[in-house]
Amino acid sequence: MSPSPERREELLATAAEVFAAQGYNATTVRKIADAAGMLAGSLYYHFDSKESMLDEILSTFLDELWARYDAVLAARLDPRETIEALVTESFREIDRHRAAVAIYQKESKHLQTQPRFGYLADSQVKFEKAWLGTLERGVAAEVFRADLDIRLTYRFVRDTVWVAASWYRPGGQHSPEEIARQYLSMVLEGIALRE
Amino acid sequence: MSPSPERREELLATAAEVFAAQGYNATTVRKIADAAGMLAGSLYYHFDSKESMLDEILSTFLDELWARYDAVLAARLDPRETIEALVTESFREIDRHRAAVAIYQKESKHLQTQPRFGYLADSQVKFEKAWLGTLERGVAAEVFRADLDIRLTYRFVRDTVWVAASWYRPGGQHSPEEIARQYLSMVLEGIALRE
Amino acid sequence: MSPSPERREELLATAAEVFAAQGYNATTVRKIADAAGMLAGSLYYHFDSKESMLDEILSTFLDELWARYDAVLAARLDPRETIEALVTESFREIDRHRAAVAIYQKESKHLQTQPRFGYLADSQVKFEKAWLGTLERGVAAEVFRADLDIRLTYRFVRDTVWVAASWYRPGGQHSPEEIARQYLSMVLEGIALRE
Amino acid sequence: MSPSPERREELLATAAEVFAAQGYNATTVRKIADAAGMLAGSLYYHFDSKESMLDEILSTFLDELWARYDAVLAARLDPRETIEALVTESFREIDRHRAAVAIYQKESKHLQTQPRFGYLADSQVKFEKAWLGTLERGVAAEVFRADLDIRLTYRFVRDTVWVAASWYRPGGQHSPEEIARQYLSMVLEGIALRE
DNA sequence: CATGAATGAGAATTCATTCAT
DNA sequence: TATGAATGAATTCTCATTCAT
Repeated sequence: MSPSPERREELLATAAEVFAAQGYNATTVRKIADAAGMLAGSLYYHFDSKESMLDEILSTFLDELWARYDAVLAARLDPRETIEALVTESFREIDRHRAAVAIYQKESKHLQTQPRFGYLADSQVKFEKAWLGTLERGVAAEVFRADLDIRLTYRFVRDTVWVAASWYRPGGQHSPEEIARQYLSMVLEGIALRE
Repeated sequence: MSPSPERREELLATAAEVFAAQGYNATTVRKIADAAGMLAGSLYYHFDSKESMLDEILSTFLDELWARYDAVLAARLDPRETIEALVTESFREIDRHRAAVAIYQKESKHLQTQPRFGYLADSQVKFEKAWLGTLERGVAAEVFRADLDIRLTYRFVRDTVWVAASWYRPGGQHSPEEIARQYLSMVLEGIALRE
Repeated sequence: MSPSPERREELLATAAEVFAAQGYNATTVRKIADAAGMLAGSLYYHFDSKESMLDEILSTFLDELWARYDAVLAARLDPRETIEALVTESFREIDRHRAAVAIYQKESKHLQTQPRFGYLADSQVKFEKAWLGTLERGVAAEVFRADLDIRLTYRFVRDTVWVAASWYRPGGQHSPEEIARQYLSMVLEGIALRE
Repeated sequence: MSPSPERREELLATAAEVFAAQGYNATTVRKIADAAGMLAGSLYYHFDSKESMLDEILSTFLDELWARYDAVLAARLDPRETIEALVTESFREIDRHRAAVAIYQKESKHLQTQPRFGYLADSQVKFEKAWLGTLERGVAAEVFRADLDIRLTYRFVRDTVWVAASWYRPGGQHSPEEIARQYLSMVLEGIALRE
């Protein structure tokens, strides 16, 4: 009755790839089954529904992400170090769960309206609190500039990090840490050459 | 054949809003028709198909965008001014065609594979050429930093601009020009306070 | 309110051509209107419905056909002359109303079930009576062979005449009278050479 | 992909009956499904589309027909025997695949224009070559009359044979061979009594 | 665990028809 | 008489889901 968790995970990984590549709505259960080498109906031995696959993919990803974020925040680093750590963890998460992040990026906005995916909205609130709070602390501590609209800055930073999931390929030229370093350098110091 | 261009444009604007809000695939023709106050079948008096609505929305947007970009590039400004002008035009375009940009952002990646939407890929190539070329000129002219991976920088800059379409609301607190200014300040000078 | 009969006839001729070429079901009102150089809705000034066009085409054809057939039958010719006259009139009718005959040939079988087209069934009964009766008279008079199944012969003869509407082109190589002559020669004398 | 060929064949036989009775265009998928005792959507487990059902029905029929015709032609009989054998095989084919023949008769003309059904046109060319060639051989050998237009004769013979599918009922009074015999007798010897 | 064969709800699209102008 | 713009019912097809084997 209860199928092996390993098989489930394999299948979820497969499903996540297809969801990420084609979009959740455009992905038919048949496509997932094809990719997994089975028939569409057989997936229902492992999962209740297509939606529950999506649910499990997204919640697993967010659980893991928040475990890391919470560890960073618990370390009570200074604002700049906190931002650096959050960004680095974010790119590592993209490295580990690229498909899940890509799905999150594309689908979370309209999924949030459904009760089942309410945790996406909760997460976003927590997210905003963590980042915005850190930025504010940084401004107060005169580590970050005070002349920028802070919500605007937050949005720019947030989106740029996650949208990287749409082009990032694991095993590519740059490690997640290297990408994080370059990204932080750009955001913190700017791309203009200083004299 | 295609009667009253005004009515078409009205309907396309309606369709674009729904596509942007719900995603192209998740948008049924019925939803568009509801939003337009007519029956689903009636849309087919004005358009061949749901896909051709999408096509017209995206190509109209890209045509207009490229008219602006080409004007900027033809002005042969220096690299920094070029980047500033391109970013400003981009945010203006988001202001004018928010829905179209949001659709473009979400759907263009998988649409590109279809022959009908080949122009999306063409546009992206031109896009990359314009931005990357300008960044390279800037590095050569010692206006931009040489120590950043330029393709990575390109991607960050590109994504940050367009992703704004997902949260931007016309008539909001900030004008497109103000958003562009803040964004450019962040990207060019960085958010870290200099001493 | 009541539109000119000339325009109606023009439009019916156009409609008949399209029905014959594409089949009644596959013919959209729009195609007829296109062929007539007007918009689909405009046809409804002249006709109640697509079906009433078909009805008028078929009943006009049958009325004319029966006027001729009745004249032949009223002349009380001998069996062979009757067959010859009926066949000749049939080919003349194909010449005059090729489209209507082609439609009749293709559609009458399933139209017969609808009450509105009951006259098609009536006509077929009359038809059978006329032909079969003539053949029987011929057999009795020892003009036609007695060893053939007469109903089978009737069917063969009937079908061969009408099916000609599917390939006949008015103004072609052979006049209807010539086709009738050849056809009669074949059916009456056979194609085998006698010694 | 295409499971259980037996089920497919059953369903194709059902579909063929409905197509033959109502015409391809007038046949809705729902009617076929009703006749098969299932829901319309279920047919799509077995077939790609309504059109592919038609395609399979017609191509199966033509493949079988040509296997028989080719065997006849390969036997190199004399002209009269060839005609007799072709006609007999044709009536046998009507006996076996009445529905398919009826569909072919009614629909092939306008289907030929579609690329997918190009093989219908090819078949017709081969068909004409076989029959016309045999008739010509017969005229040259002074077995058939020389005074008849040979193309006209071909058309009459061809059409009369196939149109029989519209009234033939398997298991009726006459076997296909008996019908062929009577038909051949009529066409070869004529219906007029000789003295 | 997986398959084969369905179901049934909805999707996009077509089309005859209507009607105010 | 004809047009432009709709309606609404029907049609083909898709797809998540079910379930006996």
